[in-house]
Order: sequence, then structure tokens, then C-alpha cells
Amino acid sequence: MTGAAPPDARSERDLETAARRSRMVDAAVELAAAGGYESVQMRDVASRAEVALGTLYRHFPSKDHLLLEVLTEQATALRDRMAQRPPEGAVPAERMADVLRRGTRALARRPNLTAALVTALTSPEADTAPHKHAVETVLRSIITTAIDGGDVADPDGVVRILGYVWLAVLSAWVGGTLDTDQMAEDLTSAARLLLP
Amino acid sequence: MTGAAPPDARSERDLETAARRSRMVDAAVELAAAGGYESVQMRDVASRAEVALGTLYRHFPSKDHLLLEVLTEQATALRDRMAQRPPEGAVPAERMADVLRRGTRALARRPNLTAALVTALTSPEADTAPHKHAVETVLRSIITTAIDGGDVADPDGVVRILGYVWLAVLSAWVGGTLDTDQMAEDLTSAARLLLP
DNA sequence: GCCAGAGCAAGAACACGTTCTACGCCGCTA
DNA sequence: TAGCGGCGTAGAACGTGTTCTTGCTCTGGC
Repeated sequence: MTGAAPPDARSERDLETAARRSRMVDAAVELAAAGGYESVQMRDVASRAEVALGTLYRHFPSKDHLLLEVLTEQATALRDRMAQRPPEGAVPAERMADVLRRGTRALARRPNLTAALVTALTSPEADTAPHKHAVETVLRSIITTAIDGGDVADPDGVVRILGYVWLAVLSAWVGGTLDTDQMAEDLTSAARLLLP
Repeated sequence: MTGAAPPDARSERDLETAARRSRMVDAAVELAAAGGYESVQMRDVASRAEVALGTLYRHFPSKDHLLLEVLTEQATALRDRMAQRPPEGAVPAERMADVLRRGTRALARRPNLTAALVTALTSPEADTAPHKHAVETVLRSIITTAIDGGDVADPDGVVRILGYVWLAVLSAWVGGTLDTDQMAEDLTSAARLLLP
């Protein structure tokens, strides 16, 4: 009784649609990893995904939406890895430093991809606000697990600020005003100043 | 002896060049104040400044360079006003809050202009890095005067972090994920957490 | 069986940042 | 005086994100 319409894997047509969508995302990741934001050209994404340009735009209303979808996936994966192997350290500042070290390492593994995703994140298109909010939420949850259980006054405020610093530092790194070492330095400095 | 070639106001031709340049900047300000980043269209800037497109590009190698020049001017002007009337408050946190209040008010006076300038600041073009660095330096000097003379451990680190938070908050505001009130709230919260 | 509509392909068309071409004007120097 | 280089104008041309057009195919309801 394949016609019973279970809520997922509804029909062959839907499966194909899902496959197409995932091909588009994969193509975006490959192009971004190869050459950064500007290498993710919508025509290339479409042709690499073997899809028409109109189809790409049917699924993702803009290039930034496409990349933010990728970013959400990546951030969620990072959070899951963090949850699977929680940060080590006796006090929040140490655990935070561990998180930042691991996070930075993960991002530096594919610098072009990271640059592309951060570029999309800091792009000013207003209609991507929900996506951006989602990413920020994930980042904050990562930070929260690092400082949880410590004696932190106003943990909420601290988390917000560390999230901001993380974003600003990444953005500066993408913009070329900061190198990887300075990035790590500023992040740990922020953790030391804000956490016991 | 007008032919003695004094270092400024060299010749009539140079005066005209300077006037053209300032017309271009003015046109950019007007367009940005009217409609934000996307309203600053290079063709419009050129025609409003009564200048050919090629001339505009001769003076400013890109739209972002043009807007960053404007931003540098604005930031410097803000710093001068701050220097002229130093922030009030008994302790660094209070003075910092005063600075942030005045700064935010100044920026909110022309929200479209601010959005355009912040957009240029967070754009990922690598060859604007020097400009960005200059702006960051000015922002930091503003912050520094606010916390100077207080009992702040690691003032340098604190200044850097507050600068990052300022930038990140502005960027979030431009991106639509934060409104003016939340912006002010997060900024003062950062000041409280980092300063005595 | 048949129609309405959704999803897609293929590609033209449009918008705006950026570059290039062709030319003119002016001041300098051999 | 003649050429040369720098700056300017006018406008075409190019690249890439985005939108639009046209036509095809499949699906679900009558």
C-alpha cells in the first residue's frame, strides 16, 4: 500500500524534488569551498546541480538564502559535535577557550567556505533576518553549553556579548583586517575578561 | 606671487578637481541618507555630482571605497564632538554609557545613511581593509577616551571587545535582527559587564 | 478521459557595479 | 610650435544576481 501517503517520502516526485534541492546545496558547498563567496555563481550552482536557474530560485529566493541554509546546517553540525564531546576545563573561561579553539579549527579547515558563509551572514538583505537569527541562536547555544554550570553572573548577557565578539571577529577575518592568530587571541581575551 | 606653488590650493585646476571630488562625496551622502546602500547607485552619484562615471571611478575605485571615505569623515566628526564635550560620569561604565548613548543618537538621526555606511564597512572586499582599519581606530579612540582615567584592568582588551560589540550590534541592526532599543540595551550591558 | 495547476527546463531580459573605448582640453617641455 | 601626459566627458560593453517568458510534463480532482 504505497498509496497510503505517509508524511515523509510521499511520492516519487517529492523524492526527486528533495534530491534536486540537496544537489543545489551540495553544489553551493563545493563552489564555496573552492573559491569563496564570489565563486558561488547562481548559474554555476544551477548547472552543477543539473537544474534550471528558475528552479534554483524557486527553492532559494536569493544567493544569500542559499548560503545561509548551508551555514545553518554547518552550525548545527558543529553544535552537535560539541554536544557529543563537551568542552573540557575546570572553569567556564577554560571551557569557553576550548570551544573557541575547536570552533575556530573547524572553520579554518575550509577557509573559503567559511568566508562565503560569513559573507552571506553579514549581508544586509533584510529578508534573511530569520535565517540569521537561527544561526545566532545556534552559536549562542554552543557558547551556553561552555559556560553552563559555572559561577557566571548574568550568563545571558555574557553569552550575547561573546556571540557578538565571535561574529565581529569572523567578519573582520573575512574582511582581511584580522588574521587567524589575532582572531583566536581576541576571542580568548574576551573569554578571560568576561568569565571566571 | 600666486605662481609660488603653495602646498595647498595649488592651481585653479586643482581647485576644480577638489570641488568635483567633494561634489561626489556629497552626492553619495545625499543618496545614502535618502535610501540607504542600494540607493547609492554609481550612475546616480556621478550624474548628481555632474561628473562622468569614469571620473567617479578615477577618484574612488569602488562604491565601498566611496562610502568608506564618507564613514571615515563621519566617525572623525563624531570623535571630535566627543573630544569637545567629554563624556560625563563618575566611573568608566557611566562614561561609556554616555558615549554609547550619544553615538547611537547621532547614528539614529540618519538611519539610512548609517545603514549604508555600516553595509560598506561589513562588505567583504579585501582591498578596503586599510579604510576599515582606519574606521576601527577612530571608534577605539572614542571608546578609549570614555574609559580613560578609570581603574580598568587590561584597558586595551576591553576597548577591543567593546569595539567589536559596537560593530556587531550595528551590523545586526542593519541586517534587521535588532531594533534600536535592543541595540542600546546590549551595548550598555556590555559596558556594565566589562567596566567598573 | 480531461482539465487546472504545480514544478521544471531553457534561455532571454533586466539592473547595477565595473571596465573599456574614443575623444577633447589643458599645461608642460623639447 | 608640436607633441605628450593627465584629467575629464560620453557612452558602450561586460559580468553576475535576479526576474520573466514560453512551453513541457506530471498529478489530482471532476
